[in-house]
Amino acid sequence: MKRPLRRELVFQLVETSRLLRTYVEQRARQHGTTRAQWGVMSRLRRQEGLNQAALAEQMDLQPISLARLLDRLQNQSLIERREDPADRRAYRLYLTPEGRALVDDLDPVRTEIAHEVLGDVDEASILSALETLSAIREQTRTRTEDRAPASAGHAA
Amino acid sequence: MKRPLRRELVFQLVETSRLLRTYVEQRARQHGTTRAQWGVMSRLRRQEGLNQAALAEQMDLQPISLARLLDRLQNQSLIERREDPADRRAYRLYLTPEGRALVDDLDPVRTEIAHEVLGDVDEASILSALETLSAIREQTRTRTEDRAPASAGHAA
DNA sequence: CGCATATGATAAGCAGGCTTACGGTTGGGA
DNA sequence: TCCCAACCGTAAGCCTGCTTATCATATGCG
Repeated sequence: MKRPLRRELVFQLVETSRLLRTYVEQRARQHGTTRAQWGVMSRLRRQEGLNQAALAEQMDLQPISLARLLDRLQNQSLIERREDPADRRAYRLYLTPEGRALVDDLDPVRTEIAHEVLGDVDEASILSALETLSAIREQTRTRTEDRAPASAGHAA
Repeated sequence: MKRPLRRELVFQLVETSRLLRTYVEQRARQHGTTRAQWGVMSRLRRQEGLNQAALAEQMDLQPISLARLLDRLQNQSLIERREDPADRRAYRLYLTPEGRALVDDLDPVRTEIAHEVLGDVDEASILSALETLSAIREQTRTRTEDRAPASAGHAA
């Protein structure tokens, strides 16, 4: 008899991710921010000067979703929108010193969380899980109607 | 040199889950419903007559979040709230015939999706992934401040 | 050159999660 | 008995995602 293992894995995957997101959210709030805003600042930390469309594409978000995140970050003076001298429609995005300080503080928290939740899992299992996840992503991407296509990374 | 494998797994886990949720959402919409509402109906399919608090606990949702999902389902005549004869504060939740028909239609879609995204992954990998996910859930649960505690299932 | 089309950002409004706060009901202890 | 804490459901309002539509600006084709 074949238990529906695949169904179970899909369910547990979403469930685990939900728990993890909640925990990360909680850790973010301890630093006065949110998971989504943290994500934006992390990207900008690695690469400043992007415009909103490019950042939205990198983050696989709709431009409008990102725009409102940026509104909140800007209100808190954590990022700034500078007018693009070459394109009057566009802004270029930069962290403020406060934003940079916050995201620098937050970076080690990622590693801390990863070790908290995965500390006693051996590396072979982690590698195996990464492969399985990668297979899922590939299959899922080919089946999902394009919304915010990642453009690079998978041939048609 | 130790690559941050654990950090990578946490990231890919959330990323994979997000993709998967989007795909499931898309499949749900093809049947005129949403992932969240599908989840509610699936639970009720297995167990009717619950009150909202009990269902919220089972689904790990805040009662108010569930209440609004139920509002939408009720407006579509997919579920009904019947007054609890023994407790005038509470409702008991039931699928309508339409709701039952819909969720019966949807059930095989779960299996279909699971095979689409995991079809060519061998069972050993799936079992391994399930174990890893389980370890993550356990660690995460012990570290997350209780919000909607699952009550049963993990000893203190 | 000039106009059609594509692109950057935003607005409006929906869905689904949350916190906080509240009114009605129950039920247990003094 | 009665009274208050706990519990059921909900309202208001926030955050973050979405779709659809609009405005201003760039750009490329004829």
